[in-house]
Amino acid sequence: MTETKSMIAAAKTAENAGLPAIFPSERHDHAHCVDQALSAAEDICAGRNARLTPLRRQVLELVWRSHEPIGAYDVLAKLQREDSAGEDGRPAAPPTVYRALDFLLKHRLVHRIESMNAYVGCPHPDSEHNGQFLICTQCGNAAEIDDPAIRRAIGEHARKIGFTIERITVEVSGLCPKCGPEDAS
Amino acid sequence: MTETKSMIAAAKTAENAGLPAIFPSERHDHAHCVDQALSAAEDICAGRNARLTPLRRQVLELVWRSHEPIGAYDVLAKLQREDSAGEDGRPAAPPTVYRALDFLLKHRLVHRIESMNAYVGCPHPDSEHNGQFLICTQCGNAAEIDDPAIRRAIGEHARKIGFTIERITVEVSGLCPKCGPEDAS
DNA sequence: CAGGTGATGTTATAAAGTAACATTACTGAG
DNA sequence: CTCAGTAATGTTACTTTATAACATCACCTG
Repeated sequence: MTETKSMIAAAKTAENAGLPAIFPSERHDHAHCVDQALSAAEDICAGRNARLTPLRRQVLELVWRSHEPIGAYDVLAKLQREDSAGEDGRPAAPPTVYRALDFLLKHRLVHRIESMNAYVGCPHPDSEHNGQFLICTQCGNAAEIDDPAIRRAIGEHARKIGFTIERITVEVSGLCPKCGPEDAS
Repeated sequence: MTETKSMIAAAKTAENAGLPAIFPSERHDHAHCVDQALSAAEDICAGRNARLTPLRRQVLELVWRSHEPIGAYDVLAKLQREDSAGEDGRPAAPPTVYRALDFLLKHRLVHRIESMNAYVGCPHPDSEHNGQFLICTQCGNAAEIDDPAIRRAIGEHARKIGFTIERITVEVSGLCPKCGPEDAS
């Protein structure tokens, strides 16, 4: 019983002609995009004196490869499959993955989608930002956005009532342009 | 091992002088506020031909009594304590609570705080709305707001890229006016 | 190379949620 | 009324998600 989630969210991408490509286009080179994310992560960690160890790197890669939000136990399963290729040691245990994810979360290399108990690679881990996500209930893709207007609206409300913001979670589920009703041409 | 969460979020309320009382004031009559919520719920259910059974009503009351977001298993523990007063039957099991919560969620009498795996009573269950929450990391209070500006900003972004919204989750954690740095007088 | 710190391994368990089937309660047709 | 169908709850067992606690290993630093 592994990969319940990743199986549901099978390969599926969207092309939204002319619009900002926040949902991945069908013909985007995913391997390349993963590589980019990994080397960006290395740069960032180097700059921060944070150790992107082989394990953490591997977990980050697995999260990125999925491109849809992936559960911790699905990451674990993939990790075990990769590592067992020829090896004999015992399979990795949950804390291994959770600790790696904690590190990646701390450095904002991945985000957690609270409403799915799942993790997703962050496409712009350098800039300070909070995660705002549009999650397609049909194809499982999650697009991260960082809309100043949304932040401003929330910040404004908080300011008015004297609430000090530490963290903002915005998760919007619905249908992405590809899966949506009007079949966005 | 019961009530881990509710023990953390012990009694604690805030008074924000003059500002919209979205965080409960110290001197608000909680018992009364729970009663109001319950009778409002009864009206709503009657109007919808939905059955607010004794169990569902009891769960709703327990959620409301806490006023801070409360976990399903904490509700269960309270339920068992109430029911075992004099009785002999077996203690309630998790599905009992989850089913009641599902009903209450469906009718928007409670909301789920995704980032806490917890549930909170909805203060205005009649109107169509999505939950937007300000959650104090200090005192545990969660205030529900419904800011059109926030909804508009999200809706606008979604519209632009052709995303069809089904459900919006906004959860802001930080410090409420009472617990905040400037000690809002 | 000793000794501390950070990372990972390992075991066990907690916390949150659900599937599946049995039983009971309510409702409406006859 | 009563029987049949449906909705609600009871019950058992289990899955999924996450963490505590301690052991070991790796790496750097003096």
